[in-house]
This record gives sequence, C-alpha cells and structure tokens, in this order.
Amino acid sequence: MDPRFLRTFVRVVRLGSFSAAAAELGYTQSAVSQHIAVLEGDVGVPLLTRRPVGVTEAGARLLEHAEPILLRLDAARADVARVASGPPSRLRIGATPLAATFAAELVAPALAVTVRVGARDEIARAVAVGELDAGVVDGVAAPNDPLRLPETGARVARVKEEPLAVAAPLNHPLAALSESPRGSSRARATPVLAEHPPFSAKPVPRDGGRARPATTAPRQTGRGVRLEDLVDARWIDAPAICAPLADLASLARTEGFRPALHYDGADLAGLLALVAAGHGLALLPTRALHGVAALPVIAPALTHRTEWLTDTYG
Amino acid sequence: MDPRFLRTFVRVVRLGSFSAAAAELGYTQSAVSQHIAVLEGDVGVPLLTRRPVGVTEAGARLLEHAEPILLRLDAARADVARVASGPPSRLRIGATPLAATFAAELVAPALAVTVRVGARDEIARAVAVGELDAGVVDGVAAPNDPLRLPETGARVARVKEEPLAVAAPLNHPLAALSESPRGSSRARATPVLAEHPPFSAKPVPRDGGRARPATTAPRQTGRGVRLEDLVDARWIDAPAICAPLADLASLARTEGFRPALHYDGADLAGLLALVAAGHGLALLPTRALHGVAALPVIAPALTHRTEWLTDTYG
DNA sequence: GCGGGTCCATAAGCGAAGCTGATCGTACTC
DNA sequence: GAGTACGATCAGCTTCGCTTATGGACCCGC
Repeated sequence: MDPRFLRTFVRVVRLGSFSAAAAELGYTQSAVSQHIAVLEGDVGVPLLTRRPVGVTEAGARLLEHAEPILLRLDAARADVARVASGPPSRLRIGATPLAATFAAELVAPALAVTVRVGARDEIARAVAVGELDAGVVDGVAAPNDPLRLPETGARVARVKEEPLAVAAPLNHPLAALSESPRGSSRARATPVLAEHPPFSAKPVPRDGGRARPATTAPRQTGRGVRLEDLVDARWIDAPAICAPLADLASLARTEGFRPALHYDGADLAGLLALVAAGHGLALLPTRALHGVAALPVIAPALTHRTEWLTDTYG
Repeated sequence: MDPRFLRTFVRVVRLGSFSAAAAELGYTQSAVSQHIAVLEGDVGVPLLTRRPVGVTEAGARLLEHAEPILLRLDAARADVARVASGPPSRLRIGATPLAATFAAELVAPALAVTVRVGARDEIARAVAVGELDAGVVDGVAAPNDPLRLPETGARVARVKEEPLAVAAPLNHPLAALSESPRGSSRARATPVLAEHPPFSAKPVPRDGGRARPATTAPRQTGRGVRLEDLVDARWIDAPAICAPLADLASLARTEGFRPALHYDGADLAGLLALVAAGHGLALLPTRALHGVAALPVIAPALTHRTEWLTDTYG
C-alpha cells in the first residue's frame, strides 16, 4: 500500500491506460505495470481489468479510499511546511464565484493579497495542500449542516448562512410569491445568520468542535415555494455557480430535477439574464438576486452556506 | 512520507522513546532513528525533541494527520479484502454498552453472531479495519448531528435519536420536573426518531449522503432542566457509558462541568445505583433510566444518538 | 568524580525493492 | 496478414532500508 503505488493506481484509472499514466507520472510503462502488480499481489485480487483497462469491484473500493488518503498526505506535508515557514507575508485566497464577494469584506488589507476563483473542491484542496492560505467557499446545505468538502482535516473558521430563493422571471406565474417584487433594484434580503459564531474569531477544527447551535433556526412559515412542487419546472443547471442539480436530488430528497438548460459559466450576471429572459429557474442565495423574482424556498429547509477555510495561521 | 515511517513516528510519540518503539514494531533502534531522520529530512524541520523525546510544533501537526491516514490505509485494505472474501458466514458485531441493547433487536438471527462490547472509537476502528462486520455505537450530540467518529470513510446505515435526561435521585429537589416520577418501573419514554431514515434500509455513505432531515425536530418547551443551571451540581462522570463530562463542555458550550465522582465501569446498573443513592447526577438517554428521576433536558438541544455502522455488506 | 548504564545518532555492509530498457504476447486495424 | 498499440515479463542495475557495530551525550550511584 505504498502511496506511490496508490497514486499510480489512481492515475491509471483516471486515464484508462497504463502507458498514459506512466507518461504523466514520469515512469516507464514497465514501472506502472509493476506498481499495479504489486498492489494486486498485496490485496490478493485483481484491481483492474486489462484491454480495456477498467476497475474491478475491488478496485473501486480501493479507489474511494486512495484519493482521500493521497490528499491527506499532501495536506500533512503542507501543514508541517506551514509551521516551518512561519506566518506568510502575502495572503493567497481562493473563493468560489458567489463567495468571492466575502473575500473582500473579510480580509485585513495589511498584506499583499491575491484572490483565485475556482470550483469548491478545487479551492478546498488547494487550501489543504498549502497552495492557498485561505478559502471562501459556498454551497447549498441543510441548516447548520457543513458543506461536503474533501476530507483534509482542514479547519472551518467562520460560517454564514443565508436564505435561498428560486430565481424566476418577473412575469413568472409564481412571482406573486416573491418576497418583494422588484425591478432591477438591489435585493434587500435579510440574511439569517447562523446563531452561533456569526463570524466568530476563533478557528474551529472541522470535525472537532464544529460550530453547532443549541437551538434551531427560526422556521419560515410564510409564503414561498416548495422545491418538490417545481420538480418538473424548467431548471437552469449552473454547477459552477450554485447547487448543481445533481446534488439537489439528495439535498431535497427528491428525484427528477432535470436541467432544461446547462449554463457553463461562472458569472452570475449571465445566469440571471437567462432567468430573467424566461429560460428557466435557478436556485440561488436571495442576496445574489436582482432583476428577477425571488421565490423563497420554504421546503425543504435549505440554506446557502458560506464557509471560511483556513490553515492554522489563518 | 512512507506510511511505515509515519507508523513508527506515531509509535515513538506515543511511547516517548525510540528504543521502545523499535521493540514494539520489531525493528532495531537504529532503524527507528533512521525513520525519524528520513521524515525530518523530508519535511525539513525537526519533528521530535530528543532527551527527553517530545513532539515539536511541526511534529504535532504531522501527528494529527498521521493517525487518520494510517487508519484509512487499514480501512482500505480491509474494504478490498471484504469484496474479495464475499459475504461473511458469521457476523461479528461490536457495540458500546448502552447501544448493545439495539444489537439484539436489529440482527437477523440467521447467522452465527458474536457481539463485542467496547468503547466507541474502538468499535468504529474495528469496523473500519474489518475486525467487525458491523457496530452499534451511541453518544450525545446535537439533534441530527452525526457522532464524531474516527474518519474511516465508513458508512452509517441507520440512526436513532432519543431524548436525554439528567438522572437524579428520586428525592432530588428538581425531581418534580421529572417526566413521570416512577419507582423501579420501566421507563416509558417516547423516543424521538430522526424523521428521515427511521431505520432506513439502505446504507448511506458517512460523509456523502449523510442522513439529514429537511425539517427540524419538534422543540421541547415543557418543563425540564437547563444543563447550564446544573454546572455546579455534583456530576458523576461515567465516560465508558455515556457523554464524558469533558465532551459535554463543548456540546453544551458551557465550561466547568466537573466530576464529583468518576465511575470507571461500563454497566448501567451500577451507575444508576450511585445516582439513586445521591452521589451525583448523570446524563443518560431517558429510556435507560429506572429507579431514578429523569429530568428532561430542555437546553441545550441535545439528543442521545445511536448509529449503526457497517461495511458494504452490512 | 568516576564507572556503568541508558539512550539516540551515525557508519558500514548487505539484501531486497524498485526502476529502466528490451522483449514478448495479444488484440485490434486496415 | 502485416502493422500498430498496449500491457506483461525479464534481466540488470541503482537505491533504499534494514541490521550490526560503534560513538557520544546524559544520568545515576557510590
């Protein structure tokens, strides 16, 4: 179970080829073949099929352990390197597109700061591995539920939760439910802060003392939409921005959300324009909506959550 | 970052001695010294102090990654071995003392079953590593919060949540608050099942689709006690049974729960006898109480949670 | 203060592990 | 049926990691 072998195993599976993996990893094809042979000899069963290359059942089980293990090894090295190098002179921050607005308001302007925008898991990995000093990521989750990030043992320092709404064109039949029908004026949502540490000062270990309120958030009972009633609506899937529809199925415990339109960009404005033009609905934090109707989501209980990830010096 | 080196690093730290670690691991002292030297050369900073042996800051950071990594490696091997060996003929179940009662009611009596009782983390580790086929563990957590178990990528199949109560002698001044003052009759609590999978059939990946209800549990507003009002009471700490007082501090977000009596056993009857005799209070699931007053806990929101851990064949 | 004991570091040597380059076998293509 | 692509296997060499042996620092009893 040498991590080097696990690494080549993962790469072989990803590329579907021994030779290609060898090329990427800087080995000869022979070495890769031997790596896999050693792993298979170790566990006693074939992990891969050959011609074509594919994972066996046993290989699949190994694979779902191998990636977190390798990630954690990198995180360990990065963590140690951080204490060795002391507090950084410049701050590298990563953020998901919607969360990027927080990066500005949270950073002390003392240091040279660079901000990198990327996908959620990518940011989380980069923070774990030390490429970034901090990250701000967002996503949809049940209230007080942490976002599901790669397991790195990283820390979540601050948390913010905001209400979610379904973005719809202003002339949508359900727009009457909108919290405050508005034109292009800035949305005036009242964010529901998680009660506990609304931007607490002290970093909290991710799995250890994960921030958790003793009481539950106030239950919204007023008008709004139930997501399951919108299963058959036209949805715009914008996975780079917020709540990929594929994830929604498990979050809302409802099958069948199918995208009518796939939006591959990371910019909010383009998505909102599509919504406003009636191409479909999108699930977004209320705060982010303008120029469209915001239908509050009353069921299931979901919030838009923003987490601030740091290493120890964060 | 060879896992073998990490393993000896962990062992050296635990034993505080190179030589002792070498003896336990079947190496020579020289090999252990070289292992540590290689690790230190790899990361570039000292991980240990010598004479006396202790962890440096960097070493501490490595240590908190090393143990989960090693555990996960064992889990990976065990997971692969399981698919290789097919469904087991006999079922080995582990359980924490209070959860053991569930093991009986949940197991199909088809297979030869052995039950092993142990501490929570020990059971979770044994399941991950394949020593056990399933485990039933319990603990105190905020509603809908998972128990904090070692990270193994294991699965939680079923979940049960029950109300908690403070066990007090029947003549305790607060006993009037008791839900139903009773003598030695069996407690008649109405367990609050987590709404989602009240013993659902399908295993759920621990971090993936972790069971999470869309709505929040009904809020108990009736009479009862607030834990913070009992900070200065005499508590019996029975960490082997339920809710070590040390953990309570973070769960209840209240410092200062100090044990007046430390109970080192794992049997409930002995603990209840101590409570009944007035030696102190204990926090336990209501269902487990008899012969004592059960003061419902109204704040903070905590439940007694039982989780059913399985490998894939569970 | 000195000898002995304990403990970790270092050096030398050796066997095994792991990588490369070359070759072979097989399946697919045209 | 020749050509090509890809993985398995073999031989040889380098490197790694273990042991044995030794060295140096600290502690203790007398």
